Order: sequence, then structure tokens, then C-alpha cells
Amino acid sequence: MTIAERSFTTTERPQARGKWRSFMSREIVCHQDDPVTDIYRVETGAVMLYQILRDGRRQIVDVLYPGDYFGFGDGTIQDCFAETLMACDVIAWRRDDAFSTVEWCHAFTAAMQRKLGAMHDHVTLLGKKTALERVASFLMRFVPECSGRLCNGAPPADYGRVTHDVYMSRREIADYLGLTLETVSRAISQLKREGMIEAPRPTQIAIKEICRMCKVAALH
Amino acid sequence: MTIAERSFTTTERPQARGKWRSFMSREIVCHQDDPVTDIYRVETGAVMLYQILRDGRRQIVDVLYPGDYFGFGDGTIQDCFAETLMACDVIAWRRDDAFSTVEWCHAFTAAMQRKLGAMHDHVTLLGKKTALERVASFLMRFVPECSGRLCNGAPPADYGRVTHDVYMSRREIADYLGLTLETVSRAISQLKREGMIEAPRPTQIAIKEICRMCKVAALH
DNA sequence: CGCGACCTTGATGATGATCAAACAACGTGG
DNA sequence: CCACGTTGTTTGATCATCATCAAGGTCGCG
Repeated sequence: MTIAERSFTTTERPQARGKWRSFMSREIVCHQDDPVTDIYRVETGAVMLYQILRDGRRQIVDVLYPGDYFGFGDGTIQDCFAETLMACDVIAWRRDDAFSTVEWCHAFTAAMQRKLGAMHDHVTLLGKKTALERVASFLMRFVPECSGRLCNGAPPADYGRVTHDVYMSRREIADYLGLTLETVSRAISQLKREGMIEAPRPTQIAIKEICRMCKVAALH
Repeated sequence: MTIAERSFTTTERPQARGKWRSFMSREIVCHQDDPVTDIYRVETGAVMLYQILRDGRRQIVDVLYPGDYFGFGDGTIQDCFAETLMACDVIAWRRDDAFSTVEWCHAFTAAMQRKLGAMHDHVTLLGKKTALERVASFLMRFVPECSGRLCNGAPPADYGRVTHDVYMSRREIADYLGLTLETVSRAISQLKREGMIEAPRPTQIAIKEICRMCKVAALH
């Protein structure tokens, strides 16, 4: 089961007055510069957030999985587009409803702390890592046990046997990692040549040598 | 009055059971990988957050000003060093105390929303902008009215007359913007040559032509 | 089969990193 | 007061990484 396929058990998370909404792949949930009305939480699937500069450059600033919140911008105006990477379920709350209960606030603050830590890691990736390190770091996200600072050095037993679906095109990966699609493609080819990963098809990858990948990714 | 010199009026912000602490310039408030015990809020001054990779590369992931919270990592372990850029006052809460009141949670969630939006902008800067655009964007932070997406096109009346203190060295600016100190220096020199800024000394700048700077920074 | 979308690979070039040296500001001690 | 060392900044010359430009390859589908 991939990260994106996980879903929340509804009992342990507040959802009073929240409205379930389903989206197809590549649907836009909200637009940059739109007013903020609702707050969303991903329940199943995956959503990308991106900003577009006036001259058309696009930066994918985050990729969201179940449990992640989005759609609140700076509190008044959306700072990003939110677009689904696959079929998704999300819960939408009216802003005022959402913040009215204490449990909701707690769930939200916990999610925000996790998210901010992840953003810090991503800033370090963009500011300091080479192309190969970025791509390796990106692929290691599919092994959550080993990609964060929680890693205890023990990879899951079945790693190397599992193939992960990458729901992003080369262009999207590139726009996420601050590279071009050609550079991403070259880096993936290099990791394949060196035997660290396999890719039966472009959108599927299997990580064959976790510890080498981890070193290449400059994760620990 | 600069951003860093602003301070909060204590009445409008919850601080029950919070403990005031004062720091000198360049003191380390908390260490990467330390356990999380307290949550801090900057009251006066400025604090930088940075991560250090195993081979010594440093990325400054954020610069905090009054009203910003820090020190909570992913909830258990610090993900960053926090170091003061100048003399600072902060309030420290025990984690459990902090989240016990509703008002505190509301203040915290509001701050986190602002911060996450700012991080998105910074990710776009790191992922897509050129060296000159990054440096110009950085300097435009000293004119908050014009640097964000709240900008209404009307610069403050006294701009160009005000010199701003940059409490960061060229190396720190570089580590923040994902560049080298030489590249930062060259970009600043270019902006000076073209008359957009003045710099009576390296750590002080005055923005002379806000609208041109804004264009160079690719802000709007 | 042929078209379109996406990916891969190659050749060339530009931006920014690296290496290096000179310069400015500042504090200390003779 | 000035020589000197220290630290940080500026500027120049060269180099490497990644972007750009270009062509060919793979896959799915009408």
C-alpha cells in the first residue's frame, strides 16, 4: 500500500460539519489568488500545490497525502494552485466551522508541525543538494521508514520487491525538485545503470539498494 | 523601525505560564536532533533556523521575526538549529502548557498558516528564481508592504530615504538563498551599479527604486 | 498502422561555483 | 597614532553542473 492509498479511519479524526468531496485525477481544487473559503484535508489520494510566476515558470511547492491540510493560503488569499495527482477524496470545512472546536485545532496544529518540518527538509534539498541527490531524495520518499529523520537504519523486509507508483510525470518531478525534466530523466537513468533502482516502466520504480540510495540522497 | 525591532503588545497575545528568555546575538537557542521540550515565540529581534548536512553544508531554512514560533520540530525532535541574529527576547512555553488553551491554539494556527505560505514562496524562490532575482527578493523583504502578495502597488512614502540593517553576513544570505557568498556579493554590486539600491556599508541597504526592484525580483 | 504524449539520450552553452587575490573595516598592542 | 592581524567583502579568472536545444525512442490508443 502506497502513501497515497492510505486513508484515515474517520473515528479518530474530527470531521464534524465537514463535507466529503471526490475529485478525478488532474482536477484543480483551488486557484492561486482566489479568496479562502474552505479548508481541505486529503483523505485518500494525492494533491500537488504549485505556484506560477508571471512569466509562466511553475514551482510545485508540496505534494500532499492523506492527513495533510490545504487551501488556507495566508488566511485570506490562496497562495497556490491545488491539483489532484490521482482520484482523491477530501473533506472540506468552512473556515469558521473548522476552527470552532478544540479537537479540530489540535489535529490541525499537529499536522502543521509535521508539514513545516517537511518544508524545512525540502528547502534544504532545493538550496543545497545536487541534481542526483534531489532525485534520490525524492524516490526515497516512497520508503517513509527510511527517508526522514526517524530512520533507524532498518529497511522494511520486503524492500526491493515492491514497486512504487510515481503519480508524477518527469516534468512534474522536475518542477518539484527545481530541475528540468531532462536532468530528472538523466538522474533516474544513472540510478538504474548503477543498480540502485529498477523501473519496469517510467511511472513505476523499485528501490533495490536502500542504504546506497540513502547515501546518494545525503539523507543521513 | 525594522521588522526585527517590532515587538508584540503582550495583552493581545496569550502568554500564560510562558517564560521570558533573553539572548545575545549569535546564541544558539536549540539544536538539531535535540528532543522537543519547549515551544518558543520571538518577541523582539530575529532568529535564523538552519539545517546542517553530514558533510557540513548548511541551509538556512527560515528567518524569524516577532510573532513567529519555533522549536517544535516534527513534534518530538528538532529539525533545525535556531540561532539568534541579534539580541532577542523570546517566550518559552512547555509543550503541554502551550497547547492546553484554546486561545493559544488559535494564535498558533494563525501564525502557522502565515508561515507555511511564506515557506511556499521561499520554495518557489529556491526552485525557480535566478541569483539576481533571489537577492532582489531577499532585499525586498525589508519593504513588507511591497514584497508579499498583499502589495497594492503603492510604496511607502519615505522609501529610498530609509536604510535597513541587514543582520546577516554575505555567507548567511547565501546559505539562505541557496547561493555562494560571492554570487550574493556580485548581485548586490549589480543592483548598486544600476542604481536600484544603495549600501553605505555592507550591512546596510536602502532601496531607491522599489518598482524596478519588484520587477527584478519577479514578485508580481 | 500512424499519431500523440511522454521519456531518453546527445551536443552545446550559460549560469553560478570554485579558486584566488586584493581591498575595507575594525580592534589590539607597541 | 600607526603598524599589524583578523574578519568579512569585492572582484576577477576558470571550471563544472545543469539548462537548453535537438533528435530519436517507447508506449498506448483510435
